[in-house]
Amino acid sequence: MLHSATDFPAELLNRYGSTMSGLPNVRRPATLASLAAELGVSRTTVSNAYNRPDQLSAPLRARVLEAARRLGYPGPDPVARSLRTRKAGAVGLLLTEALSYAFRDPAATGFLEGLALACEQAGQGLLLIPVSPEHADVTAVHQAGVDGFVVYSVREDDPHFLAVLERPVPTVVCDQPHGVEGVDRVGVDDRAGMLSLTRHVTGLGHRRVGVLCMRLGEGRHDGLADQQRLQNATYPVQRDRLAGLRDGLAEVGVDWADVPVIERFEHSVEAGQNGAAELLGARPDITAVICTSDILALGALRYAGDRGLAVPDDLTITGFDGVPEAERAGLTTVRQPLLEKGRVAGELLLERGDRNRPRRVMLPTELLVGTTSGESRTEQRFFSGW
Amino acid sequence: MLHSATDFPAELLNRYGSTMSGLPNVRRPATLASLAAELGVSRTTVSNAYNRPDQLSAPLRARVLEAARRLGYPGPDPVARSLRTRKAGAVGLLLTEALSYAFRDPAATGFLEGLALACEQAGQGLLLIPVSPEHADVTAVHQAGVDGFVVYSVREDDPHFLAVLERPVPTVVCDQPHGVEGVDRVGVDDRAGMLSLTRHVTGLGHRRVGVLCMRLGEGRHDGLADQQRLQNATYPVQRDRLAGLRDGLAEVGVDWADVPVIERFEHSVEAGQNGAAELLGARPDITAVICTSDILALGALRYAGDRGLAVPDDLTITGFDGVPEAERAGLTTVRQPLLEKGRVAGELLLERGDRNRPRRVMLPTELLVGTTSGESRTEQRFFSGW
DNA sequence: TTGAAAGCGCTAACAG
DNA sequence: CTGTTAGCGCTTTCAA
Repeated sequence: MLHSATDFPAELLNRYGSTMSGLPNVRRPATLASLAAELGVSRTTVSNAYNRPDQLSAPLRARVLEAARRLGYPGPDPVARSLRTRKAGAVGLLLTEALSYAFRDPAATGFLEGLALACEQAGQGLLLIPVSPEHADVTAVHQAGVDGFVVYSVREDDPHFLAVLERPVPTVVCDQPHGVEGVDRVGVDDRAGMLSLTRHVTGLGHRRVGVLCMRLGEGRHDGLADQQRLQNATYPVQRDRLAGLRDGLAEVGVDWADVPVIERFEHSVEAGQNGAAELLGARPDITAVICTSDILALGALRYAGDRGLAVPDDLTITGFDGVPEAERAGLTTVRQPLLEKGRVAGELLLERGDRNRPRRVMLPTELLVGTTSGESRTEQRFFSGW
Repeated sequence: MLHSATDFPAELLNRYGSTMSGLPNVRRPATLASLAAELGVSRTTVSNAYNRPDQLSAPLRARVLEAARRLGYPGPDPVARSLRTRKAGAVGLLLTEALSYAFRDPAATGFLEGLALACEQAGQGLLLIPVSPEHADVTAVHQAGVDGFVVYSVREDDPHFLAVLERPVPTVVCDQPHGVEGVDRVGVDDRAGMLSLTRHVTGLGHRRVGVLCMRLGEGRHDGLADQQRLQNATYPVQRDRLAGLRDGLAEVGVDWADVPVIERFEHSVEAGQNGAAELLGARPDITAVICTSDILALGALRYAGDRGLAVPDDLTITGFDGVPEAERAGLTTVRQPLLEKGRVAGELLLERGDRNRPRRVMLPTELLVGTTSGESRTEQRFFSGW
C-alpha cells in the first residue's frame, strides 16, 4: 500500500531545529581536538582519518570514525578548514539584478545552467551573492567565502563589481563590462551580430525603423533615449548592439539621429509591450521594430497582436539572444550560445594550471531568420505612392 | 559616438588573474595584523574600523582605511571572520538532480526564485551544492560553508541528504522527504490535490486511465511500474500523488491493479512523449492520461499531436504543478504555489528568533481545469455499444 | 605511523 | 576610545 509517513533512522535526526539567523550558531557538539583527547591520540591523527586515510592504519582509522559517530562529531568544520587551506571550494556569482531575476530571465537561466555545469564538474559550489539593488550595500561581496568570482553582465561602475575587484581572488566577467585589465572575459561580438541582423532587415526594404532597448545607464529611465544618453551608456552590450544597428542603417543611408530609441529600465515582456506602444504611438510610420533583446521583442509581438497588427506584413519585429521562448515564437533574432557562455566562464575561472589559455573568449553568434520579419508593405506603398 | 573600449581606473585592477583551482590561492597582500603593526595601533582598532565604526574616532578610522588602500588590504578575510563569528552568511541548497537541472525545470526554477527572494531579503548568500549523481560523493556537503541547508525534493535515502543531517546546522526540507524529525518542512498536500483532479477526470466519465509518473526510487528504471515498485517508492511526492489517484479511482470502482503506471527516470518533455507512446502502445483503449507532472503532460500532449489524436476529444491529458508553460498550453492540472514554497522554505530557515512559528507548512493547491480534459467519446461509444 | 608545534586571520570580552 | 588576551577549529611541516 502507498503511504506517506516515513520512519526515519533515529540516529540521523538533526537535533538542531532552531532558526539560524540572528542567533549565534549552535555550538558544535565536538571538535577534532576533543575527539583526539577522548581517544588519546593527536589531532593530526584525527585529521588524517578524514583527509588522508592512507596515513594511518585501518583499525586506528576505524576507531577514530567510530568515536566520532559516538560523540556526534560531524567531521572537520568546513570554515576552519577553508581558513587553513585557503580555499573555499566555491565560486561567487555576481548579477546586476536582484538575485531572483536570474531565475526569471531565460537568457540568464541559460548562462547559469552552463556555469553550474562547469562548477559541478570541478566539484565547486556556486554561491549566489545577494545584491540589494536598493541600498548600494557591498557587504555581501566582502562576506562571500569564495575562491573567485564570475560577474554576469553588470554596469561598468557597479559598486558591487568594484568591491569584487578589490578582493584578492581571480575574476571572470561575462559580457560586460569590457576592458577590465587582469580580468578574463567571455562574450560575443554584439556589434557584429546586430550588424548582420540589421542588414537582413534593411535588405527587406525597411528604412523607417524604431528601436527598443534595455537599460542604458544608471538610474531609472523609461522612454526616448536622446543622443546624450546613448553616448553615455554604461552598458557596453547595449552600446555595441546599438552601434551595430547604427552602422547597418548607415550602409543604406539612414541617419541614426532620425531613429527613435525607446529605453526600458525593466527587462520584461510587459516592458517590451508598453515600449512598443510608446514607440509606435510616437512614430506610427515605423515598419520595423528592432529590439535589443528577445524578451522585449516578445513584448512587442504581444503589442502587435493586441493591436491587430499583422507580423510581419504590417510590422517586422526582431530580437536578440535566441532564448527558447523566442525560437518557439518564430522570432527573427540573433542567437548567442548562452549555455556555452556560462560554461566557458566557469572554465576560465576553474581551468587548472594552464597559464597559456586565452583570457578573452569571443563566442560566435548566428542570425536566425524567423517568421517575424518580412518585406514591408508600407514601404512598398510608400514607394509606389511617390 | 558609441564605442566599446573602456578605460578602467587603474587602481581597481585585479592583479590576480591566475586560475584558482588546484593551485593554492594567491596570498593576501596584507592582513589586519600587518596593517595594525604598520599603523602602530592594535588589531582591535583596525577591526573596529571595519565592523564598528562608532567604536573609534572618525579621523583614526580614516587613517586606517587610507592605510588599507595604500597597502592593498582588501578588508577582513571573510573566511577568518566566519570562523570567528560562527556564521557563514549563506544558505546551502541541496538538489536531487545535477545542479544544472535546477535551471531547466520550471518547477525548480520557480522554487529557486522564491528561495532567492528570501535569501536576498535576509542578506544571505545562496550556495548551490554540487552533487555528482554519478559518484555518491558527499564531500561537497561537508565542504559547504553555510549556516543552514534547504533540501529540495530529494529521495528519502539520498546520501547527500544524510550528510546534510549530520551537519550541526538547521535544515529545511521542501516537498520530500517527509517526516524527518527535527527538520522543518514546507510542501503541499499532493494526495488531496491529485484526488480532486481525479474526481474531475472521473466526473467526465473516464474509467480507463493510464498514468505517467516520475522517478519512483533508486536506480534507472523506465517502463511499467509494478505493484512492488509502487509500494517501495522512496519519493513521497510521487507516492502521494499516486495514492490520491488511486483513492479517486476507487471512488468510482476502478481497481488500481488494473491501472497501468509508466515510470520515467528522466524528467523532461521527451520523456513524457515517449512515455505516452509506451502507455498507449500497450493500452490503446485508454481515454485519459494522468501525469504526475506538467512536464510529462506536456510531452504527452506532444505525442498526441504527433499521432493526430485530438485533445480532449480523443484523449484527456492532465498534469501537476501549474508551471507557466503548462498554463499557456491550457493544460488541466493542479497548481501549487511554487515561488511561495521557495520563499517559505527560506523564511523557515532564516526567520529570526521566533520559536513558536510553525515547523510544518502546508501550502494550498488549486485545481486548474484547462482545455485538455473533456468527456471521453470513446467511453460513450463503449457504453452505447453494450 | 604518530605527535608536537605553529599558525591561517580574525573578533570579542574585558580592562584601561 | 584603545589595547591585551584568548581563542574559533583546523592542517601541516617536521621530527620522533
